[in-house]
Amino acid sequence: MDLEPTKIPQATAKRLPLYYRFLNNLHSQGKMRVSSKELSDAVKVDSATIRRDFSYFGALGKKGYGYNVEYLLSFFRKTLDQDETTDVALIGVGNLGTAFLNYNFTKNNNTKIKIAFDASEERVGTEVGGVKVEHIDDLEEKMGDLTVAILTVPANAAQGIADRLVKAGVSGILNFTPARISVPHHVRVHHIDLAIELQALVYFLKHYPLEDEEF
Amino acid sequence: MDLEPTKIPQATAKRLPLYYRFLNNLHSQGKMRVSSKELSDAVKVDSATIRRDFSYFGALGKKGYGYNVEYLLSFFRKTLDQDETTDVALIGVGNLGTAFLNYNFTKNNNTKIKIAFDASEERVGTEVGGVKVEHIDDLEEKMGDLTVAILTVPANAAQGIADRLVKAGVSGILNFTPARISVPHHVRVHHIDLAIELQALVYFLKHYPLEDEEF
DNA sequence: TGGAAGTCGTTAAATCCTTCACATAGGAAC
DNA sequence: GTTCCTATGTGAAGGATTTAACGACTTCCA
Ligand SMILES: NC(=O)c1ccc[n+]([C@@H]2O[C@H](COP(=O)([O-])OP(=O)(O)OC[C@H]3O[C@@H](n4cnc5c(N)ncnc54)[C@H](O)[C@@H]3O)[C@@H](O)[C@H]2O)c1
Ligand SMILES: NC(=O)c1ccc[n+]([C@@H]2O[C@H](COP(=O)([O-])OP(=O)(O)OC[C@H]3O[C@@H](n4cnc5c(N)ncnc54)[C@H](O)[C@@H]3O)[C@@H](O)[C@H]2O)c1
Repeated sequence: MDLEPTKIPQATAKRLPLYYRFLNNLHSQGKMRVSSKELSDAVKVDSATIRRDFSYFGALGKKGYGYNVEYLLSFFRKTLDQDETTDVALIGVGNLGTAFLNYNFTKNNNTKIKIAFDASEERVGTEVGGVKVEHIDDLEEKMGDLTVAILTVPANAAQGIADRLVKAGVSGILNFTPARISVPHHVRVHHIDLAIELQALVYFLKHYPLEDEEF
Repeated sequence: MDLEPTKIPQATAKRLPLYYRFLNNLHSQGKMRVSSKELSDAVKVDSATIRRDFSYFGALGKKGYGYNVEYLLSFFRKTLDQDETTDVALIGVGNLGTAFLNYNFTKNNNTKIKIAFDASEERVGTEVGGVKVEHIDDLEEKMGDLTVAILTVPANAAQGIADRLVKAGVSGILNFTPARISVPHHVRVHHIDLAIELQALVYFLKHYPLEDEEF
């Protein structure tokens, strides 16, 4: 296969959506060209890293000139499949789940929450952020061919729901619960552990004082 | 200074709160000892990585035995300063901010949202999750000596608020807005960009198919 | 008591990622 | 056209992190 260069480092892949978003900003501001240095200031990524990242896709820029915003944008649009929208499901319409539903991920973004599930009778049947809340019992029946799910249920329900999601054909889970879930090898789970992020920030502040270098 | 071993890799530091949480779970389940292998299954981190992480703090375990849960726990409690609570401020009581306020970060956790700010007259004066919402105009006056802030305002307000936070003495910001904010060198910003996390997951699913290895 | 089984701590290798530094291509100026 | 200048693309170096591998020491059981 290998239509795509395949060898793009994961670290680079994680930065692509960020580049894409800022290129969009520049474009809507009417900017025609941009240098790795300018982009660096905007996204706070070293300019050499940006050039290296771009270079994995070939020579996208011109020496002595920089990058053409429109060209770069259309290139990334294809690369990131921004043409087609990816629909995702959300499980657990509580505090976090409600926030996500109310937020429109679709701005500058090719992902959209298409369906939501909850166990609480009070929630089921209501509509949040334009998405109808279904009963968790109907998960298998109503998932259709969605392959990505956002998990915002209580931690103790996480593994059970994950198992059902996998059986229903899901291959990617964005897990916001503190539970570390077990899934088959072909399923990808990304953990976003907000409590840990906060603790880690505090730890770094106390133990890794930033020097006022470069002054 | 170097009271602490100082040379702990950042990657290790980020895993410490995770270890701490799971050790707490084990402890409350009455488990007395644990091996790096067991812990590995629970937190989904390679057992060699766990042993290496722990070894930065000295010899915490016993060969042929494993680790004493209680000892490990009390060690990490000190290391992570779990005795003292760190108070943080939250700016922007919207969808996300409300979710965070309603969530009790304090379980298993030494951080607590102590004060919240918003610009909307409707919000100011109300109480969310037991925290009173102050007016953003009173930020400087009411921050006291808090040094950590969670930023959940609209993207276009992010830089302005960040500047004010820094002037008010904040040295750590957990930034949930898509804006990449600029701060002085002595201030640490951690970005949590939910839209990008979702896009990155989708990108990985499409371009990095997981092989069903080991079967 | 002795030997087998288990698990740590660590050395060394492998992998992955970032940054430096500069030759070189191409635009801009005139 | 010719020259100057700028910013790319990349080879090489440098860091950081993960993983493999194994010697050493402990427990546990016969
Ligand atoms: N809210 C936060 O700020 C925050 C921060 C860090 C972590 N988290 C984690 O995110 C997750 C969700 O947090 P929250 O604050 O939204 O919790 P919540 O209790 O407000 O929401 C959970 C929702 O899941 C539903 N639910 C429960 N069991 C279910 C099941 N079996 N199937 C389907 N739905 C079910 C509940 O009805 C509820 O609506 C939790 O695991 C929490 O630990 C939340
Ligand atoms: N909700 C989500 O799921 C989600 C997902 C991804 C990113 N985000 C980002 O997180 C941020 C917050 O999102 P949200 O959905 O909670 O937005 P929101 O609009 O619901 O909340 C923003 C809150 O900030 C307040 N505010 C506005 N300007 C302010 C100012 N100058 N000072 C203080 N408060 C001010 C508003 O009154 C409002 O209550 C946004 O930047 C958004 O892009 C949110």
